[in-house]
Amino acid sequence: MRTALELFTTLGYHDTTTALIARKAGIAEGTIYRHFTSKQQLVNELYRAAQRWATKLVQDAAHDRDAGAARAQLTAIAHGLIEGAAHETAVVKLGLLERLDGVLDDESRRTRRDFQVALERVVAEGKAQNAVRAGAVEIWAAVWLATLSHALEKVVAGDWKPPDTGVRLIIDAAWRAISV
Amino acid sequence: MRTALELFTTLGYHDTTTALIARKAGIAEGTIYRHFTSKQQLVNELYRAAQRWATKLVQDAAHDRDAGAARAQLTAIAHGLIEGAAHETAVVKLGLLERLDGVLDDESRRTRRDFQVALERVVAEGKAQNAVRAGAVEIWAAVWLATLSHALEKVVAGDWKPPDTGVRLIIDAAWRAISV
Amino acid sequence: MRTALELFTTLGYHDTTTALIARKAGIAEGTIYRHFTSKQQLVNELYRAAQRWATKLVQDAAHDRDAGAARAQLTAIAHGLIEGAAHETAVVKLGLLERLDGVLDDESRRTRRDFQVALERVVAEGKAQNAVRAGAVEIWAAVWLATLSHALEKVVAGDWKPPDTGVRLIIDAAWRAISV
Amino acid sequence: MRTALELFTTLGYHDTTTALIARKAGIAEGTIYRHFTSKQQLVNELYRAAQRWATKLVQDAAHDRDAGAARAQLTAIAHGLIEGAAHETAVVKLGLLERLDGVLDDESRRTRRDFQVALERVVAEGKAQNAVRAGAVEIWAAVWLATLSHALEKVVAGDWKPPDTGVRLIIDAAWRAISV
DNA sequence: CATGAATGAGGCTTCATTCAT
DNA sequence: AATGAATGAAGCCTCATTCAT
Repeated sequence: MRTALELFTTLGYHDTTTALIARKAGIAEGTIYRHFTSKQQLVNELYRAAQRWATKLVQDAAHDRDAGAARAQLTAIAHGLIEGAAHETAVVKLGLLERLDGVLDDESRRTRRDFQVALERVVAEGKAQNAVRAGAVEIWAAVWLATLSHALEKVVAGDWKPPDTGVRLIIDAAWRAISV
Repeated sequence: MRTALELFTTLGYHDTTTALIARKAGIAEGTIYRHFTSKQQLVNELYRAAQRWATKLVQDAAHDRDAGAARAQLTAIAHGLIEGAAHETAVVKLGLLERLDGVLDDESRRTRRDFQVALERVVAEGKAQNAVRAGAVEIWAAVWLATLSHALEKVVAGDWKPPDTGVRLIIDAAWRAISV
Repeated sequence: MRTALELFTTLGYHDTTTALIARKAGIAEGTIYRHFTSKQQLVNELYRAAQRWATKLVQDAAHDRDAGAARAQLTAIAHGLIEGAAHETAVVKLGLLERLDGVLDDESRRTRRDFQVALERVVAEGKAQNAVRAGAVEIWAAVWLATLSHALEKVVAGDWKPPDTGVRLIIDAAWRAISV
Repeated sequence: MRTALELFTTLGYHDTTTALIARKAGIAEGTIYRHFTSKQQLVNELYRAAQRWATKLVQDAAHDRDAGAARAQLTAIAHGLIEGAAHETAVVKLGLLERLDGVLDDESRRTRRDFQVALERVVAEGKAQNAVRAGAVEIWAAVWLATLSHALEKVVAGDWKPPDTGVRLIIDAAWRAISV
């Protein structure tokens, strides 16, 4: 799975062949099919794990600062994601930056939804605190993440290392985009 | 080309087969190869056209409001892109929202660069006007676009129709993200 | 036809495309089909011309030295072929050195036969003069040509220029192979 | 491999399709590519095997009659090749009679060279014994083989069966062509 | 008579998946 | 449970030939 994750995020879904996964992982090609029914199921499994990781991160950050300012919660989440981009590069790539449209199954889309909902809950709290602008929370959660994504891309590409000025600027920018 | 553009943005590069393009376009498969040397060259040609369209849009908007406020220029650009997302859906999808990493050739990357540079020029003007925050223009140009992209996705998906509240909110958010 | 001849002998039958012939000849691809019903008929036409050239050469050399020694006739033929290999390279290549097995039609095989028969007539004369060894004339004609072919290959490849020692040696060797 | 060898020597390289090889061999087309990277590599592999067979034959014949007369060595080689033409028809066809110019890779050309060198060594010995005529050994080795080839063609075509008068005549002719 | 764009059959190759060992 | 050779559908591309202009 680790090998597959690495390859999917490096070469993309289509250019990652089962033969390559097996060779790099030091197993036989057929062995893959004793654990997953298909290549598609394999990415989905990896994708869901990535989503769960991100969701947990959001929930934990929110819970740790329960009743605190929404901005502080989002900042904590942002740092957590950036940290992940630096040390669990492939996970962040597959879960947040890759485009897997045609390959994801229903369960994966549901897991994705869970992550979005968790993030929206935090934004909703911000709205309750009158810190977030008027407008649907779905929009602001998505906008905040889209803005932050540029920093994630940079970190994932190795252009930026975590305690980078650019990262701080963008976390701040993401907040400005959605705050009153 | 129109058929190919439609399919590439609907199914993605890999799931769009030459046989399918030909069938939908009502031509023979071999005919594709009298106009393009390969499937890859075909996407690249389409991609470059999309980039040129976007670049021109940025340049025109900037030129029309020469010496005007950077914010007004960016707003004009945003509306132009949104308009494009509504009426030339596939062009915007292929040029700004698709992920074509492994398929683009050098010339395409150069054309992409032209677009980024054009956008950065506008942001640089904003900095000169003390309207844009401290930090590299490359970052703010990219952040502005990343933020706006969420609106483009919505419009492209048909969820939002151009004079939509969401669109106005996000254009505003993109500006807030990068302005002082 | 000249262009086609050149290409067939340079690239071989299969690697010579009708598109290439047309381009190099400065005509349209379709024009080929106003003169020949197919690519195959085109090679056959060229092949037959080459055979006729070679047959005429044999007949002329024999006639000029009518009633002379067979060896002198064969030597004259050899020099004629070598001369052809030097100045009409492509003709000799297509007619005597190329392997066109699957492409030749019945008429071409007949024309080929004519050439062989002409050569055998000379060898038969040699036998009548008790200058050629015992054994079927078909064999000795073919053996003589096979031996000479090595010189033709060398000349055709540009390794040897006509008044070359190697050429003389081989013409001599070919005669020795079949003479008493 | 046996099926491919048979087809290549019967239909030629271009008219032998991978689909045909697979069908005749009773395997799937894709299976070919688990053993060879391409159709071209497949012929090259077969070609090299044929060359090695011929080279070994030359070396063995020479070694068995070490210090013996060169003529005897060449006669032994000739009989070996004729024998091969009779019983391993396809091997001789592919290795010595086919024209594979555009398809052979560097290694194959090197293997071909090995065979020629082995044959030249025998001819050189003949020269040292003053049995072979003046002139480069490369020439006489090639001439001897070219002359013999006519017999190989006949045997390969099934026109002659090994202990045939024609064969003996030609082996003799080949020697006469190059001997003093 | 020449043109050259269009055709479509067919070639080579890849690759996710299966199954006997 | 793991293996890895075999599978065969399907993909991209070539090219001799046709035909409307």
